[in-house]
Amino acid sequence: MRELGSSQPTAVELEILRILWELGPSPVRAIHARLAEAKGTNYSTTVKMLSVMLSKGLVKRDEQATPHVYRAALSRDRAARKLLSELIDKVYDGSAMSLVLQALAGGKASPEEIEEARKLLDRMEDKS
Amino acid sequence: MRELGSSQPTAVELEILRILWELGPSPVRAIHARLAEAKGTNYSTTVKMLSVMLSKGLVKRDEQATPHVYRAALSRDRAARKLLSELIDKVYDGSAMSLVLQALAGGKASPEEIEEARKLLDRMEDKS
DNA sequence: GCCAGATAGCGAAAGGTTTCGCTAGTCACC
DNA sequence: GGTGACTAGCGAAACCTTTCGCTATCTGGC
Repeated sequence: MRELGSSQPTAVELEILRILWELGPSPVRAIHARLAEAKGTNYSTTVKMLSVMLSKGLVKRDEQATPHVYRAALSRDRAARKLLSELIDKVYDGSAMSLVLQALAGGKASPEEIEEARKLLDRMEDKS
Repeated sequence: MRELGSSQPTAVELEILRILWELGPSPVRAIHARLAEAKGTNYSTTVKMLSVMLSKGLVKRDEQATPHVYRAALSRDRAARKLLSELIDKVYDGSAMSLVLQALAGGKASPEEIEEARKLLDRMEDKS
């Protein structure tokens, strides 16, 4: 059993996390249904993956319930922030803003989103 | 030989790309010096990694020059954008803005950066 | 020509991830 | 109290990434 959060999710792990974020806490059967749909893998594989992820601290499970119920250890937003800051560290040298600006410049954002972003900038400025 | 850009860089590959982005086109020796500094790995390992990356299309090399000169196939900014959009796809469902907002909310940005972001928002709004 | 040192590459070992077969336990129902 | 369907888990196979030992080649100085 490793320390919680010590390891970033791999490809399949992320796929499972995403399913959990969408469905909320779920039994293996439900998670598997989604995963199999996308990848055609075996039920055993899903069980195994979940147990690996459990030992890595990426998911938690309620063993009281039968069947066991799994849930993501991190919220989608928290995970995104963590992955993003790792990405920033790896590609740039911790300067988040350059990357964020790249993303903004490349993407298509709705007027609502732009307005939201603007408000956020205001709030950030107030704080500093 | 796989198609260019078909595969995302792994951990060590990213480390090497980053060295190339910093140094610019370089012979193995120089790349190795940096990599060994950070990880203590063997010269052979660096050579091998570069050849793997070459076959994946992550780096290019000039074989005319001796010693061969390697350079990143993608600019830092392009790579960042690509990785970021992959991250967005994997974690959210392609909505860049949510992630960017998270990054902004979580990060520490200087007043200059905030100002820069604001200008960018203006420009984006004009376009749509 | 011959040697020392640097360069290039291959193949296989070591290590991590992903897949599954097989086994065992549980539960409901006949 | 036996049978079928679902749940849980282990160990090993298959696969990819990372590491390196060993070999071959090239270069400059003797």
